[in-house]
Amino acid sequence: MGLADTFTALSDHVRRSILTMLKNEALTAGVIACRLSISPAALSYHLSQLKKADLLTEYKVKNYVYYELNSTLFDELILWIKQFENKERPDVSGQQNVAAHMKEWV
Amino acid sequence: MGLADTFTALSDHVRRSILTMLKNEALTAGVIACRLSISPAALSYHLSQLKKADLLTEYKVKNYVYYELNSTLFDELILWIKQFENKERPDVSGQQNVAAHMKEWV
DNA sequence: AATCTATTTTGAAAAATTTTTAAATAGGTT
DNA sequence: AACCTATTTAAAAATTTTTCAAAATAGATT
Repeated sequence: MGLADTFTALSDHVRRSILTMLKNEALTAGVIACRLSISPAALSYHLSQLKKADLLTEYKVKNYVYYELNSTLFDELILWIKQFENKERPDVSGQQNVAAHMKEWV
Repeated sequence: MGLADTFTALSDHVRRSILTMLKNEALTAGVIACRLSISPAALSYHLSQLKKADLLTEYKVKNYVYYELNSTLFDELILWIKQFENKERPDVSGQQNVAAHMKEWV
């Protein structure tokens, strides 16, 4: 748990696919594995990463395990990202292009 | 470039530190490496990952290379995350707790 | 109880990422 | 031009992550 786990979880393609699959419905581990054509063991590993990141919750019905999104975590994620968004932009409208003299863009 | 690259870039602790350092000022590669106590070569690798993800831009002054945030990409990122946020929640106020019967939370 | 189904765990193997070392670039200074 | 400084690149080594195969759990069904 923590932001490191969250981004690590999101960095994998298979795991992002799982999240997309669960956007509108809860699914069992078996169904997810089947749809992604990966082994149950491999899927279980990815689910554990997503659970560790708090991006999923699970519940049992009979001997099936259903997974669903924990959408509350995405709110926290947005908060973290917003710290890097543009805050105040200095007004440079009446100014010569100083950057062009100072910087040689690569 | 692409969301996969973005999350992969953000999944690493060193790279998130770099972004945090660049939040308020542009810094040279050398200064960043020094502050993080990693070798210039290792830093260069991480910078390349962040550039690949479009999270940074660079410019040269003399033989220094300055790096700064490309904050526009964070907007796109937020858009992606918002797809997983809670949309409409069905109204279950007049309903018995069916979930308690159906689900055994783990 | 024995068996079957769904899933997880474990330990080893495979694959991908990161670091290191050394050499290469690029540009500034003497 | 020769040299110095900052940074990047390349190849090998180290580390981490992911997959696989097999065994272990957990619960349902017969």
